[in-house]
Amino acid sequence: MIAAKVADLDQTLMALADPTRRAILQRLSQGEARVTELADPFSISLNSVSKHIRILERAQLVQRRRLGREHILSFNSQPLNAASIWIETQRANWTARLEALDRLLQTQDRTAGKQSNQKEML
Amino acid sequence: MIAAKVADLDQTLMALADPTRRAILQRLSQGEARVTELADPFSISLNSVSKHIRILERAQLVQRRRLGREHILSFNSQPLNAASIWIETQRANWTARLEALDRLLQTQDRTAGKQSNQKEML
DNA sequence: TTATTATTCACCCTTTGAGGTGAATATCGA
DNA sequence: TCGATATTCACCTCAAAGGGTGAATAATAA
Repeated sequence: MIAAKVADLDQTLMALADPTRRAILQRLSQGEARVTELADPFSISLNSVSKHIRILERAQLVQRRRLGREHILSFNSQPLNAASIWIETQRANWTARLEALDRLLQTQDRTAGKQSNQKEML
Repeated sequence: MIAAKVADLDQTLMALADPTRRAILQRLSQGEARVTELADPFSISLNSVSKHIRILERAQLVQRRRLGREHILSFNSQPLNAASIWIETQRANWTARLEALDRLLQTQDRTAGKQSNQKEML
């Protein structure tokens, strides 16, 4: 039922704030992979990649399934929803405010017939 | 001309990965405010808020303008664009892949007339 | 001029991330 | 059984985040 808490969003965004982890996710968004496969493109140690994966798991952006000695990782896009919603909400707030301000300024222009600097009222 | 580098995205997402900073941005998305005003709702020290603001500035999510002794902070939504695009791209990749897989499975069902478990091929 | 207000600077402390190395564990293949 | 492969565990180092306190700076107000 997806009751995303504030701390979940923290973990999600923190997990995304690293280029290695974003690359791993990008890879996984196109299909499952093993740890070694994920580590391959990077110059860092397998161990470091393993740690990145753990952080992604903690954020629930990645799921793990064991197949013998291999660990198969798969992408889970669900936590991205909350992140996306947060960002879009702020953008919408901001845009709405700018538009309201714009309308206000235009009304004043019509009433007073004088030109005004948009930045003044910010 | 907006050449968003990887490191910029790092900074943006890292700045967003803290509840205090998200609250500050949410407040600023509805209009400018001074440092003290921003610090007001929080139990942490003014100094800590000041540091959070600096991190938001570094990520260019907040701009500062000095008016006498007061520092007026304003929201800048521009860095959110790259973050939003990254997230939506991954979701689109993933969704597209799932749909392609779905079509494949339906084709096989028609051909072989047998039921298959969607998870099997993941 | 002198308080008061707004904000930052300079430190301190603790936790955690990001990287490394070497050993441990578990499974596969011959 | 035994060596190779896949992955993690335990430990180390360094840098930075997030919190704090007290002093410094700058501007307003009395």
